Amino acid sequence: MSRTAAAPARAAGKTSARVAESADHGTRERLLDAAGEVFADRGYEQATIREICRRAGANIAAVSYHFGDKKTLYIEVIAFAHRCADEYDPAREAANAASDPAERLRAFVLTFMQRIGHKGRPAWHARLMAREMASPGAALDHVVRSGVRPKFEALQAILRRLNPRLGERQVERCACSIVGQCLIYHHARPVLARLFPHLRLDDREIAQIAEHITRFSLSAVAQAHLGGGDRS
Amino acid sequence: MSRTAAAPARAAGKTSARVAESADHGTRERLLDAAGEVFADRGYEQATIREICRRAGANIAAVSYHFGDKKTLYIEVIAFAHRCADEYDPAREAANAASDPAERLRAFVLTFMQRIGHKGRPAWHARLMAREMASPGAALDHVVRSGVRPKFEALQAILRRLNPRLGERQVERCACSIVGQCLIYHHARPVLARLFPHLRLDDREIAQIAEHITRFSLSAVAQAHLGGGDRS
Amino acid sequence: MSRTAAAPARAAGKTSARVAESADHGTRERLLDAAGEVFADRGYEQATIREICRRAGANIAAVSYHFGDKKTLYIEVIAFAHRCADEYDPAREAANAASDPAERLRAFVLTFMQRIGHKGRPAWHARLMAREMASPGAALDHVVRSGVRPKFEALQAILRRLNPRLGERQVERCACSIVGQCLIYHHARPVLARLFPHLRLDDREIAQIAEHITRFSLSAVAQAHLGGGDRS
Amino acid sequence: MSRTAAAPARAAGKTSARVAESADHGTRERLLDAAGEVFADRGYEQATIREICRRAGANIAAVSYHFGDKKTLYIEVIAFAHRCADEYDPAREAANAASDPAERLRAFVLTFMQRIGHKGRPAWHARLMAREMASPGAALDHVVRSGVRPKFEALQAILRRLNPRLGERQVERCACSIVGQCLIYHHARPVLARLFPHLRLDDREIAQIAEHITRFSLSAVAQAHLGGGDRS
DNA sequence: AATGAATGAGCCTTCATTCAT
DNA sequence: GATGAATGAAGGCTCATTCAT
Repeated sequence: MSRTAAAPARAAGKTSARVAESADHGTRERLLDAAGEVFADRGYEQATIREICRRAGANIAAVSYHFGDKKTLYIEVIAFAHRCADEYDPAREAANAASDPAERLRAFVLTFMQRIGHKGRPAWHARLMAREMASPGAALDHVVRSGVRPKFEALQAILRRLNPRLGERQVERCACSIVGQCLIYHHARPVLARLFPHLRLDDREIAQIAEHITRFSLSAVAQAHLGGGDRS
Repeated sequence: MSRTAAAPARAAGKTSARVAESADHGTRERLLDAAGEVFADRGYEQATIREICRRAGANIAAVSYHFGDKKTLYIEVIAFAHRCADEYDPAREAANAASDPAERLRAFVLTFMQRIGHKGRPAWHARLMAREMASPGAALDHVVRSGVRPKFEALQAILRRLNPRLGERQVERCACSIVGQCLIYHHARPVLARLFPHLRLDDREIAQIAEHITRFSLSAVAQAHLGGGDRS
Repeated sequence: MSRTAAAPARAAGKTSARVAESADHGTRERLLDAAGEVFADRGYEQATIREICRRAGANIAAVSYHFGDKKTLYIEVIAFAHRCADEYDPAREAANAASDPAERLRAFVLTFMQRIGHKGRPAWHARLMAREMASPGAALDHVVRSGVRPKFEALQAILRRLNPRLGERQVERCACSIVGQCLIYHHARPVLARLFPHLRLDDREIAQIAEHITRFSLSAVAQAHLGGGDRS
Repeated sequence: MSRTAAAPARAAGKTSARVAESADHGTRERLLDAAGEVFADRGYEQATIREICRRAGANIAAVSYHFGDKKTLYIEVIAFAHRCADEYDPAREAANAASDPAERLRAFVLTFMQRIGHKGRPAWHARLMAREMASPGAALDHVVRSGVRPKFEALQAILRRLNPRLGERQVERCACSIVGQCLIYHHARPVLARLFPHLRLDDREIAQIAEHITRFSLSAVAQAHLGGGDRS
């Protein structure tokens, strides 16, 4: 995990300096991008090196040369996604938006939904992450530690400011409730598409849904005595 | 799909009358049960016929004999799950519980969470359904039509009674919000387990979470002007 | 190692009784024979499953079905060779031959050389064993324990009777000397063939060489004070 | 084979004069040494160019550049080994030792055993040669001609002086007997290590074994009428 | 009604080799 | 004089499926 834009996996020593992955579109970068796409679409086990290389226009042995094996490629794809994703961080958006916690929640939910909803090419990051969250892979620990936890803690901080009387467990459960409302549009998208044929999930609709989730949650969080369980 | 307790796929003619799947535990039924377990655990693509037959104590050719091929087995497993699941229907539970819509919602959420949370043997039905909802498989249409839609409509009916002023889109989105709050505990369980190590998801905690989701949602739904979008 | 004429590697339970490997020439037996040949010729690493299956007239997946993987096939081939080889045991031949230790040594060497020298089809056993002795494989422990050690001990017993004054180390080293004289005709056969173009290693010549080794060794063993080292 | 310290295989022209391989330790020499080590340890087929280059601290394309391909590298390694080995020739040692044929045999055997027994770094020559003798490789003819035959003839000369009455075939077979006694400690070392756990094969023990083989063989050769075969 | 045996496609990986600097 | 990148051919193994009882 320490190698970021690393040298080929097999070459021993004497690694020449490599430019960042955005500069040129060498085989390594095309592989990362193609692999992200395929991993996001098919999942780790179901994705095949052959298709990744085919999409990247590379030979089938290119993955072995540049990353060593499939698992390492996967981990590097996750890391690559994280690096790209940080430019588009819900938590940061929320922090920049305003000091009003309600506005911060609104910004958080909107950004989260936008990242999830996009179907376009360059945005396989969120799909991949959501998939990794659902099925525990080799990189789950890394994803949770550096990807999920910071966002969750930012959300919990917002919730505490929204209603300081909430117990710790309640804060956690409210955070789960909010994230859950967003994630269903990703996890259950095929079902929702059949259930509600009018669903488009274009930019406008995503904004509307984000607004719904925000108001829905604000109303609920405002209520004092939520949970029926312990307040630890 | 029309064959319910059908004759073996290959042996034309000579089919003796077959009893229902609950009576004896012939190979066919053991295969259905084992397949449900494995499909729920590993997913369709990742599940192997070998493991299914091993768990069922059957020969490796048994699937081909009884169901023809893997896909047909999967569809029959889904159908089997639906037949079994109806005895444990959140919507029915809600209808039986009370005429008070808030109590109905409480019953709906609790039953839904209980079916999802159980990791035990006999309850692979819900896990399988949730998996099918997440990744569109061959049987998705069937699942949606006869499994998901009725429950969703029951939930929407409850919501309309809770707040008659909600527009149709708002009802849909509130339903999604409620189901989303529940499903996250299934889809993102590995992540939540790392995020909140105290999470047990045993019967008691599931009841608490269900209560949280119920109150959270009741508060939100009670508010009149939810969505920012169209009310169509 | 416990399965001797075992059921297919994957089939769980309910193993029907299998006839001995000499009765019919099913795929499993043809695989064992072809694998013995190829392993003896090319060595474990260099032998390919593809060639084994091609020689056996079987599909490439047959090895996986019958033995599980390449290593297990190898171990079973070794075991198979041992079972076949016991009918042709130098130690037994020596014991049966006579009570005169010199005659026993003569029988031992002759039988050993005959097993090594044969180039014919059914006799890949000795070649395989010699190869396994040279390059430590997975089955080496098994080979040593049940194949090599008994013969060596029989030989050492003969030597002790030939010259009771030999120390234990001397007995061991004499045994090595005798076996070494035999094995060179196997291990270095390509070199000897170039060095001595007249070498045929047919039955008659093998008998002559065996007689040479016998007399050579009898003369040496008869001398009392052999080794320069410890007599422990 | 004519190129001894040749120019790079690919770069035609522009070849600067190259110093002998003992002067500097350029890439070419480090490759030869590393390749010798690896070939001796793993054998030709099993050795990989990657490991050779890794041990030599060279690029993976270095072998192609300096030698053309793997087989050519192997042949050059064999030739290199011969050049180095001549400094340590059992036959020469024997000739230098004394004029007494028994002493010559003693020197021959001791030197041979010492070269074989050493497991250390600088002595992969003998291990490589023994391996090439066992499994016929591309360079076998060369090895036999310039490496094995001279030693064998020196040994045969010693034997003829030890017992002039020996026929030509007997001389050959005695030579084989002596060499076989030595080689078993190399070819069957893994087995012997299991059979006799006390075996160390350190310098002292090698000397003892050499002495054993010498006395064993002297006793045998002294006997007049050895072989039972033709005396041609 | 059910089974053991066999099949061919496809997977990930490793290898020696070549190309363009 | 030497290198990093890229290639295609196997290799072992797993899989769903079919055949002949």
